[in-house]
Amino acid sequence: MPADAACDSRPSIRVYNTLSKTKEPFLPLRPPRVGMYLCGPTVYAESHIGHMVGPVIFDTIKRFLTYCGYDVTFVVNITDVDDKLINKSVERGIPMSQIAVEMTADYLANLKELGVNQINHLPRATDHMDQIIAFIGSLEEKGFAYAVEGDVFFDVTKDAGYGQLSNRSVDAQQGEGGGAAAKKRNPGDFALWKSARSGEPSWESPWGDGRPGWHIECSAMSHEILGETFDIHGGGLDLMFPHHENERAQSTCCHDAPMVKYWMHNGLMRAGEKGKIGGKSDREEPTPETVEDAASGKISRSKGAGGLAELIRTQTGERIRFFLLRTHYRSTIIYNDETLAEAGTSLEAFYRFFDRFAEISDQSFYALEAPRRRSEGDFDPGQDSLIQEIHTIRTKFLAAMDDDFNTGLAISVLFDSLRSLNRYIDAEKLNATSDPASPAVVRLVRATTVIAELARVLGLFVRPPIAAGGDESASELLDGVVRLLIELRKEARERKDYATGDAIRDRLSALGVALLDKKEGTSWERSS
RNA sequence: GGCGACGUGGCCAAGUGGCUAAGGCGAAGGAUUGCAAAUCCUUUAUUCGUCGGUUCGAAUCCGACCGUCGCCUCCA
Repeated sequence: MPADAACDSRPSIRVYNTLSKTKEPFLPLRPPRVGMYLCGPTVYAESHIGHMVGPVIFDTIKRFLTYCGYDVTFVVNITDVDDKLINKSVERGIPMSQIAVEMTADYLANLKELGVNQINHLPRATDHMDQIIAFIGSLEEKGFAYAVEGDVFFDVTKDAGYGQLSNRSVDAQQGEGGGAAAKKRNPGDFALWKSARSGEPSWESPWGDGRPGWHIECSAMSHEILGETFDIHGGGLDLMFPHHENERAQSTCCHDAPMVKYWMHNGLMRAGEKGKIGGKSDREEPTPETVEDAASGKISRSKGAGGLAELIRTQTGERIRFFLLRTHYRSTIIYNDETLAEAGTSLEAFYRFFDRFAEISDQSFYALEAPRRRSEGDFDPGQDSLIQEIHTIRTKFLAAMDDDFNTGLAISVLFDSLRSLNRYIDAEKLNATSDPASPAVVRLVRATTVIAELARVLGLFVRPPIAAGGDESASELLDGVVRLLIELRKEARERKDYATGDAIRDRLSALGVALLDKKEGTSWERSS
């Protein structure tokens, strides 16, 4: 089988490469295979919403590439040994490994709630000590690294390409003072291996007991799983320097080959003026005052950001995923309660349409059998106007995704489809009494199936929404109670007692329950 | 100080040289409704931080300025 056929021959995808600062045609090294690595968390504290930007966009990128016929291996690392973890361990008086296990569980639970389920490998640094040590040994052997009193440093002057990714010169590196600086040959050199201090977690190595420096775990693990050169490396803009610059230096020098073909960086999340979390910098000493006073800034753990699990409970994971995908991945996303709530309001229109669709067609939107491959989804629109509109929407949607994964534009196209479909339902006067086998309904199902195909590329609307902020048994109880009130109201209205009927509706409305009267009966939804 | 990003209607947000500047939220009017909600239709930026420049033509390219933000490395 020719490789090109397997990936639908899709030369149309373009990717913004941080290294070249341009959009480049996406041409993977070994089609249809694609290797993609995303820098995951250092698991020393609960995740906050800002940590989800990368996972959600790269999860979506994998979905789209898979849809286009590629076979993607998606790796997200877990850094579970680091100074912050050690500090936390001392602070809490429990082993570092326990903190790592707890926080990894938190991270993974959050990913699941946001529908991030495309990851193939989640390698942990502490499970790859052999590879890390071998990697450092190889760099030392080749003359790129040097050992001093149990520490090993990377010599940045030995890497001709150092600084290309983040556009910095070696000379401009200031470096900090402190103990390690005296051992370094150049201020910009960075640690590959750090000698152990008493009481710290450590591993045996040729340079004595110690632990890996930051950066090396990503070089070692990406090499282990994806090879010397792979297609996509992603991460937040804040990781471009020093983390990715140093990873790139280590890997290219060790293997004498490019590490990555496409470097992709997502924008950072910022708390808006009304946001409660934010601050100037991770490095700044966190104080209660800055948590309270900071009007804006990059969302960070040190400023008290966290509690994503709670946010998901009140907002739902899908709402957060939609909120993140609404903005282009390279832009700054401004977070505050209002913008997140607005995203939720927007989603309601989709959910209402899905309800409407189910009543008319006797089918669940979520159960529709939609094409999973772009080539399978291609169709001839023919002469029917609804199908033509949907075909145009599909074309626009795919063009947006082809252009550097423009999910915000793709979502706006989905809104257009909503209008087309609702207009069609109104014009055809379709309702719960319509015959599901009638041509008008069959046409609706066909058009809606295209929307399911596209939405699933974004990882949206893959399963029925869960009511925000409630557990299941409470939701069932509420549903029963509201249905009872709907019945009483119906009886009142049948005897023209509108005062009672309206009182029931208004008081439910005040409680956040909206009633929707239709020809076939009344349904309800949370309006909050 | 060095490097970089951004500034589009009340709010969020696409658009990077050329049809009438997407879409969402909000708001206003209409159709529908017992009244609402939902849905549909219409309206809501002669204008894209400011000032210049290039061009037949710029939100889009160039320069300056104003403003916002990020990075400038672990053991501080």
